[in-house]
Amino acid sequence: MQYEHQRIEEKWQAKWKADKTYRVLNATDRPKYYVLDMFPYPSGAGLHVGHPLGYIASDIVARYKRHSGFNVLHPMGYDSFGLPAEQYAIQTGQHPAQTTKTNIEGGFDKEGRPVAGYRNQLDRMGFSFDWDREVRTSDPAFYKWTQWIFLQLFDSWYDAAQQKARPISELIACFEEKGSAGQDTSVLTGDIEQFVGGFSAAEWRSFDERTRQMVLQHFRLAYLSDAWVNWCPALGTVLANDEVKDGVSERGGHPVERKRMKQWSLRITAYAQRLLDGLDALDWSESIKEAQRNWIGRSEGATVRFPIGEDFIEVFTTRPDTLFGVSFITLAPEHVLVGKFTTPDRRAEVEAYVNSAKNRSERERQAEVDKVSGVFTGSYAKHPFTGAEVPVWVGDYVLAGYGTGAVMAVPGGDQRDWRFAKHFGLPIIAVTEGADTEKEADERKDATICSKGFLQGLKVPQAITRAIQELEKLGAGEGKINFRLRDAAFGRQRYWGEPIPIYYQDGIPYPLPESELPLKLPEVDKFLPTEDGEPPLARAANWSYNGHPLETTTMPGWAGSSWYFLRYMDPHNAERFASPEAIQYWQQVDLYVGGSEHATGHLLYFRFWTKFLFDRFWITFDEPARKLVNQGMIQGVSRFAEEIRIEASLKAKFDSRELVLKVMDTSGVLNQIEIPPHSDATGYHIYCSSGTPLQFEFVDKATGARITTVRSHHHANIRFVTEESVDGRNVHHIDIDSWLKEEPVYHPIVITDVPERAIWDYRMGTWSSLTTERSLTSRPLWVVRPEVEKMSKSKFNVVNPDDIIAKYGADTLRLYEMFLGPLEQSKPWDTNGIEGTFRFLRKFWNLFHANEASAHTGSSSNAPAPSTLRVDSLHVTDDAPTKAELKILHATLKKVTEDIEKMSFNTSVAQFMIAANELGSLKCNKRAVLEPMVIALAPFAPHIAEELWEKLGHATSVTTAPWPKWSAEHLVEDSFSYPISFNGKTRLQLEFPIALDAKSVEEQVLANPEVQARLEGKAPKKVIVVPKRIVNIVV
RNA sequence: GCCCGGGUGGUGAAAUGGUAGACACGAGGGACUUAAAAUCCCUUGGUCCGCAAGGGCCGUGUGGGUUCAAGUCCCACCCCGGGCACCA
Repeated sequence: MQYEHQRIEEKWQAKWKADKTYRVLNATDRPKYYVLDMFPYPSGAGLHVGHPLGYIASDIVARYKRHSGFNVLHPMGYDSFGLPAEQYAIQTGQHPAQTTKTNIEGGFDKEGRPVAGYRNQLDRMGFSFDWDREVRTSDPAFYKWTQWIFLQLFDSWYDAAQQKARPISELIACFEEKGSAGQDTSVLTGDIEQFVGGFSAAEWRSFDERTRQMVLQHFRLAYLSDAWVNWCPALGTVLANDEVKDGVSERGGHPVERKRMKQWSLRITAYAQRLLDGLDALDWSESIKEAQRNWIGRSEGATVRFPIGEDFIEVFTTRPDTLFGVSFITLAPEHVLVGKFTTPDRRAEVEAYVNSAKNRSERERQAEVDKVSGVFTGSYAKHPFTGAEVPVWVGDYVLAGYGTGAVMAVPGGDQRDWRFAKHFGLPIIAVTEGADTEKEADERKDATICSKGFLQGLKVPQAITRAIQELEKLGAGEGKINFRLRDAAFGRQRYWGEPIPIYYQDGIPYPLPESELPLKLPEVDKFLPTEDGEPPLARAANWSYNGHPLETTTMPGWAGSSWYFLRYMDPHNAERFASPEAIQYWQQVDLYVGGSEHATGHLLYFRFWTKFLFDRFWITFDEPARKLVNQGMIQGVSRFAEEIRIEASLKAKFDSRELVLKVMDTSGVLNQIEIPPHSDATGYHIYCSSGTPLQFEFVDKATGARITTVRSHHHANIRFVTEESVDGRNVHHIDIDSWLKEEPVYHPIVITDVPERAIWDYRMGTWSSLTTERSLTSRPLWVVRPEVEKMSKSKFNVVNPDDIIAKYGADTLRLYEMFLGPLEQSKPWDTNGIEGTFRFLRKFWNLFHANEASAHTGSSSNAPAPSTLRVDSLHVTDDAPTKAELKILHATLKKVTEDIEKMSFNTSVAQFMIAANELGSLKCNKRAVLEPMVIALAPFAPHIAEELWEKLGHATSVTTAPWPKWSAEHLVEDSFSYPISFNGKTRLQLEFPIALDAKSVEEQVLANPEVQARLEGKAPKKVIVVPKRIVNIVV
C-alpha cells in the first residue's frame, strides 16, 4: 500500500477540525505551557515558504509538550491593521476591512483574482492551533482593549522614586498637598528635556483647568506634545524611530524628514532603565538583547551648565574629566537658544546656516557625515571652573534630539570636536598625557589627565568622579544618566488603525469614558487626507463625542501586538482584556518564536506594555516572554542583470579589428567572446549580472594586446522574475524595452528557464552557458547570475508552500524545513533536497506495510486491483523485539527528546532517517518498536502519525498518547571499538569489552602485533587510555 | 568605528577537547523493469603510491599558542551576515 499524502492529510485536517482536537481549556490540573508565534500581517500575497519555518518549530514544541503532559496554549491570530490594506483601499476604494477579511479567509480580490487566505494556508500545514482563540487586532472586540490600555496609559504617570507607574490621581493629590516639589517631578519628557517650572500647593490650586491639564501632560505616560517627529510625506504620516532606516521609511523606502508637530507619544523613556535591567534575566538570544541595549543606549556622565549673561547653556557629557580641555560649545541648529545667543552682526549668517541645515532631510545630513559645517554665534559662555570665555558655535554634527542638544567641545579628547576645531581653526587643548593632538583626538579611557587644574595627574575614571563632585559643589552641574531611547510617536495620520479614544474640549485632550469603548472606526468617503491636510478620520461625519471633536489620528501598527499575548488567554471576555484567573493560570509566554527583525520595535514595546500593566496591578509578571527564539529567514534566490553600454567614444577603437572580449569578475575570467569587425553606429550593448562588479577587457585578437578595460558601473539592476509556473517550468518576465530606457518594469517579454550562469543571446533568442565561446554582434548579451536575498513578493522570488504541499504533502514540507539546518540560521530556499524527506516518510510508512514490491514482481500479470490492495495491507506483528531493534528505538527516543528540548530539529529529523534505514534493513515490523516511533514522529509529521496510529488500532488521536520514555538499559554496549591513535592520528581500531579497565586496555593494545609493528620495537613515551573513547600512544 | 553572530566537501549540514564530514541532496556506477517511475546496492573531501588488497600525505578562513589530543580552548588577523552610529 502506498503512502498517499494527499488523502491522509485532507482526512486528518477535516477530522481535527470536526473533533476540535486542539481546543485548550483554561483550568486543568495539568501544568501549563504557553507557546506563542509572532502573528502575521495578513497580506494579499499570502504565505511563502519562509513564513511557516517558525510556526513549524513552535508547533513541534507545542505537540511535544502536550505529549509530555502539559496543558499547552498554542494560539494564532492576525496583526490585521496596517498600511498595505490601506494603500490598496486608496487605489481601489475597497474598504480595508474587506481586504483584510479576504486575505485571511480567502476569496477574490477587487480585480477578481483568487486569494488563498491565510487561514486555509495555515490549515494545510497541519498546525495544532486552537482556532477558537483566534484574535484579529482590527476586530472592535479586540481593539476595545487596546484603546482601554491606552486610556490607562493616559491615566498614569511614572514615579521615578518608586520606579513604577501610578494613577495620575495620586500625582494630583500630591500636587494639591505639596506642590511640585521633590523627586516626583523628575520625569523625562522624551524630547530635549524641558523644564517644568516648580509650583507650590497653593499655586496648583489656583491654576485654571487648562493650566492644570497642560502641566499633567508632562507626566502622563500617553501624552500630547510638540515633538520632533519623523514625518514621511509620501506615506502622509509620522513614523516611530524603529520604522525609519537610513533616513527612509522601512516600508516603501520613502524619504523621511524631521518636523515639529503636535503628536501623541508614549513615555517609554521612563522605563529605559527597567527595560535594560530586565534583559539579564531573559532567555533570549544575545544578539537581540544587545540590539535592545544599543537601542536604549544608556550612557553615564554629567550635565554641565555654562553661564552666558543671565542665562546658561546646559550640555551633557560622558567625559566631565575633559572639562579643562573645552575650547568651544556647539549647539544643534534646532536648539531653542540659538536665536537668543546670536549677536546682531552674526545674525544673517547664523540664520542662513540654521535654515539650510533644517531644510536638509535626515538622509542628506546622514550622507554628508564627512562634511564639517558650522557657524559662530558671536557669543561667549563662561567656563564654570576657569572662568575662561568659551565661544558658542552652531554645528549640525550636534543632534537636537540627544542629551540637551548642545555639547561642550573638547577637540583634544573627541574626534568630532577635533575635526570641527581643525576645520575652523579653533584651539585644541591636550587633555591626556601622550596625546598627539596635531594628528587626532585622544579618546582612550585609560589615559592620564594632563590638562591644567585639579584633575591633572588623575586617571580618567577617577577624574570623572572628581569632576562631578566639583561640579555639584559649584552648582554648575551634576552626575547624570542619559538614554538614547526616545519616546515613541504613537499617532498615525492614517485610517486603518485603532482610533485614539480622546476628545477635545477647548483644545484640551480628555479621555473617552470606558463605557464608550470600543470607539469604532468611522465610515469615510475616501481613505485620503482631507484637502487641508487633516488625517482621513477628519472626513467622517459626526466624528465627535457630546459635540466635542474626537482625535483624528490612529494608533500605529505595534499597538495591538504589544499586548495580544494576553488576549489569547481569555479571548472572548467582554468584561476585561482577560480575566485575572486566566492571567494567573497562563502567566508569561514560555516560548516565543519569531523573526529577529522585530528586535527594537515590537519586542521593546511588548516588554514596555507588560511592565506598565504590571505596575498598575493588571497582571502579575513584568516580562511577557521568558524564552525567545528567532527563526532565520528563508531567503529567495533572485537573478539579476545589469547593463553596460559601450557607446560612440569607445566604438572607434573597435572598428575594423577583430577583438576578444573577456568578461571578468574577482574570481577571474568568466567568459571570452570573439567580436568580429563591425560597422554598427550605435556601439555595443552588453548586459551583465550585478552580483559582483564585472570588468570587461577588450583584447586585440591578432596581437593579444589589451585595448581597453570597462567596468560595469552602469547598473540597471534588472530582476529576472519568476512569477509563475507553466508546464512545471519557471517563466521569467522581463521588459527589455523599458529596461533599455531606464526604469525596469516587470513584464512583456517571456524568457523560459534562465540558467544560473548564462549569457542571453539576443540574436539567437537562447541562453547559452558562460563557458561557451561565441561571437558577439551588435546585439546585446546578458550575463545572469543568482543572488540570495530576502523572500518577498516585491522581489519576485517567492516560493509558495501550497505548491510544495500539493506535490509532497505538508508532512514532507514540515520535515524538510526543519531538516534544512539550525532554526536560527538563515538559508536560501532550495527545493532540491526535499526528495530526501519525502523518501524518508515513504520508508517509514513501508515499515508498517507488507513488502508490495515482492508481491508485485511475484504476480505482476494478475496483480490485485488497487482497491483491494488498499484494504488491509498493514503488516505489524506483536513479536518481541530484538536487542538491536530496541537499541535503535531507544537511541532515537533519546536523541529526539533531547533535540526537541534544545530546539535542534535538523538533527532529530536525521535521527528518524537513521532509524527508518536501520529498522528497514532489519525488516522490523514489530508493534513494540513501531508504536513508540509513531508517537515520537507525531510532532514533526502529524498527519502520517495519526493515520498509522489509527491503523494500529487506536480509537483516540495520537496527540493524546503519552510521550515514550527512553531507557538507558537498551543502549548499553558490551564492547567498544577503540580508535588507536599515534600522536593523535588514528591508525587502527581494536575492540575491547566495555568492562575492561584502562590498564588492561593499555596492556592489550601494546601487545597487539600491529601496534608493535608501528612502534618498531621502540617503547612508547606515554599511553593515554580514555575508557569508551580513545587510546592515544605518544611515541 | 563600536557591539553581536558566523566561516567545515559540489550543496544543505553533523560533531560533551577524543575516529572531522553523521543525515540528506547532487553526481557516478550497478540490480530489478520491454521501458519509465518507484525501490534497492556500491562509490563519492583532496591528493599520491599500488594490478589489487591496501597504504601514505594534506585537510574545518589565515598565522601563532595551550594540550597526549583542537573544527571545538587562548591570542592576532582576514572575510561574510546582522545591529548601532557625528549619541557627546
